[in-house]
Amino acid sequence: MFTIGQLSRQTGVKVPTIRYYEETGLLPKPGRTAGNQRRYDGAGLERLSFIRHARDLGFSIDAISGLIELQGHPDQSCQAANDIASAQLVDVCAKIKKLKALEKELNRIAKGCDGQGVSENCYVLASLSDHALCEDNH
Amino acid sequence: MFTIGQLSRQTGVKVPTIRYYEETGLLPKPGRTAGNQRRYDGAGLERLSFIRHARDLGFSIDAISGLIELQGHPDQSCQAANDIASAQLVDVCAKIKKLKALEKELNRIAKGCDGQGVSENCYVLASLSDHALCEDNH
DNA sequence: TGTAATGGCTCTAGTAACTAGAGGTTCAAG
DNA sequence: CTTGAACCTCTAGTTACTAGAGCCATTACA
Repeated sequence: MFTIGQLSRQTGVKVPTIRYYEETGLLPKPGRTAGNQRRYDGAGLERLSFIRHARDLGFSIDAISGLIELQGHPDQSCQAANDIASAQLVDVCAKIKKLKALEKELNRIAKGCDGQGVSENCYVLASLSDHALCEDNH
Repeated sequence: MFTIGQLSRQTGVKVPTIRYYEETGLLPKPGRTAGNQRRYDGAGLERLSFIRHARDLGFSIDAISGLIELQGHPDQSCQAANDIASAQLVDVCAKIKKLKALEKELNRIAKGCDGQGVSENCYVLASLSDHALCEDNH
């Protein structure tokens, strides 16, 4: 049996966040001591690790709820779980693409100005003002 | 003179968002008609375009406030603006790196299961449960 | 057994950056 | 001069937490 603090240390999820997950139904309500403190067992630890991992991978709480529900219905769960993971992958790829474009433009902007001298005509500010200077159409 | 709707169409910023920017002080309060409707001029359009562009590049509202303030103090503004842009660049690079790791793992997870057959032992769910299977330590 | 430190409890409110909706007013076109 | 689109303010909701107040439980040590 673990206290909420021990669970927190083992999973890397902060204590208030664990309580928040319980509140939203993502974590089942654990047992309590006579003094009303939460006590978790191995299953609780596993569940929280699963959530932590999925959050790390960028799954939304909603998506995680979906995945957890699937675990209760082994029939068809594989296809559905795959769909959720694939959607997540598409999302991540799109984000990478967008960020790379930003990286390119920021590089261009940051390089244009040496941080010295030209005080009245800062290239950073000019670039941000004038969208037409952009190489990428974002 | 533009109405808030025209400004919205020209910049791609939604009407409630424009009002929100005004509320938070990011946009100056524009003039009003006798009937209390906002009317914007060219300067308002420029300012909003600047904000839109910087938001697109992932700058926080806070950072944008900083940049806007710099525009009022041409002395030293270039160095400071450069610092803000560089910080933004570091941020973007870090995000890209993290997302690439996620992409790799999601690819691995999504490929492991063909969405058919193996219903009781879904690879997606197993992967998410067992952090030890990960190739990357995230 | 007493006490102090640490950790736990609930509840409210705050964060970023908007978005949605209710209920009412103004503007511009025909 | 009427109609319908666009405008107004205000409140509340979103996501995924985080922070703080004020109080209670547990545990280690003397």
